Amino acid sequence: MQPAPHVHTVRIEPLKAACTSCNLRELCLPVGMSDHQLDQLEQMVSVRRTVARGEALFRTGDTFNSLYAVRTGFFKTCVTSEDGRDQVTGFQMAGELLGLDGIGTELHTCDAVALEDSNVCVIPFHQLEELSREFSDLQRQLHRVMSREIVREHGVMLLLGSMRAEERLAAFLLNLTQRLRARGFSATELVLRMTREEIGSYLGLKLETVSRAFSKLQDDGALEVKQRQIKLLDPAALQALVDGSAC
Amino acid sequence: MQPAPHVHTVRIEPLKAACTSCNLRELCLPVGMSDHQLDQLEQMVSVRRTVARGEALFRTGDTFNSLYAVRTGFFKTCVTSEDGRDQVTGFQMAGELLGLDGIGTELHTCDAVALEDSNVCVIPFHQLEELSREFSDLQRQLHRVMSREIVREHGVMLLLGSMRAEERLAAFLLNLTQRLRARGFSATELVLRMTREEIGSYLGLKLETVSRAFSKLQDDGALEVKQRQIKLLDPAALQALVDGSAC
DNA sequence: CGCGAGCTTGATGCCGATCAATGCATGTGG
DNA sequence: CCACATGCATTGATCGGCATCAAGCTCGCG
Repeated sequence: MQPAPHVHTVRIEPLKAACTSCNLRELCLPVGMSDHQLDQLEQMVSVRRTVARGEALFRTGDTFNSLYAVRTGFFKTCVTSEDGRDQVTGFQMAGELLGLDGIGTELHTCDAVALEDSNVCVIPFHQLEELSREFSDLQRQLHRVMSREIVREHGVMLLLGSMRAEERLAAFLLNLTQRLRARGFSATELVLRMTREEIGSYLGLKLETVSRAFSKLQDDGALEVKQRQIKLLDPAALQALVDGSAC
Repeated sequence: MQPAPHVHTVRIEPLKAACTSCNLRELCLPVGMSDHQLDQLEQMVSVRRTVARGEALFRTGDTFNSLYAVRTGFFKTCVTSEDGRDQVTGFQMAGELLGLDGIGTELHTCDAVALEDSNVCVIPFHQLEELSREFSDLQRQLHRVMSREIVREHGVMLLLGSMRAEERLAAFLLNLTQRLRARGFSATELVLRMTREEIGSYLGLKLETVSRAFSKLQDDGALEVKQRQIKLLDPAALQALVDGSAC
């Protein structure tokens, strides 16, 4: 857990390479920074943590110390109400940030669970704040990331509040493929990392309904579904669903 | 619309008084600050804007320059999808912040509409960023506000994803009264500033369903409903609904 | 006074939840 | 290697909650 001395023997190149295609690269890459600042940045994110599939990176109630940037793997975040109602609030892939929920109260307010063996950069938050006071580009990037998370959640609220099952699934799949494409993966083929139940929780549906929606989209020729292997045959049709032209 | 010179003739004292009970007071009140810093802060938030009932403070697509702190009045924010689907994403009262959605893209991504004649503090964002680099308490408070907004939205997602109509309404009313109480108002009586349709949009329900839910809660003795005048007769029962004990 | 926006209430139908059975892939132990 | 268990997915049948359609109702206001 602690940044042990030997960490400094880790070659830096692989890290930089990974960050090149990272949403958060401006949090950890030299954008017009002095050597001194660069040193500080690299030190700050030099701690890694691996999380086995099914394990939690943090849980509701854990004290908040750090943000986490996903290096490899896949996570879900979920909130749980008093009575045990459970809601997946998001899925995070490489280059995305976890832990913003904890800043407000110094306690995490959701669980972050790895859906496959994963590896994250640990970003001690008070160090990040300190550095972002010195370096305005870093500050701006942090604010952007938080703002975009707020906007993303607005989109989910729209989805949960006004879309029907197939529309929700279409929106979900398009969002996933778009994010995968930004990372150099196919825009039309993907392997789901989560179960139907987790998709359902995220979309406000039961797993049976998710399954039926998959089948329906497949029957309509928009998808090819083989368990968790999905092929988008007609992305435009999916987009039309989301845009409501199919009313 | 423009901050005209005469704005500076506005007396400062009323502002301080208003901010005392303000959620955001640490953004604009002297918390161990030097006189110099204090001057800067006061200057930064010295511009006001009034927004008449039904008018927009900003709209989707407007360029983002400032955050806005509600001084008096009441707002709703709503996002609109391509096809005209509409979703109220929040209601803001005195002391709450508007505009965080615009930081990420430099464009506002939702509409902020006044539900009654309102008055806001204009907080130029780049000035706020600058000042928050100098003053860590300010920085921390800004981060907290953004994080809490993220957490709030998690709660709304839980509501939209897994609660039934009456539970949603109960959660909504309890949330409203809690925020009103924090501002010195009654914890049991309130006057709704929004229509049934706007409540419905926020809760992912149609206005008829909202109306029926009000009637049901009234029949059950939990509420007294007279148009927009609401009295909570049995807050515990409402809380029990939200907590799911009524399954 | 009468208009209109917003609210309530009723009747009906549909979408998705629920209950239940089956299918399919992976893994484990005999 | 097969038998069986287990977890996940699919599909069908039925049910219920909310949407929809359709009347009235209330209240504020010109």
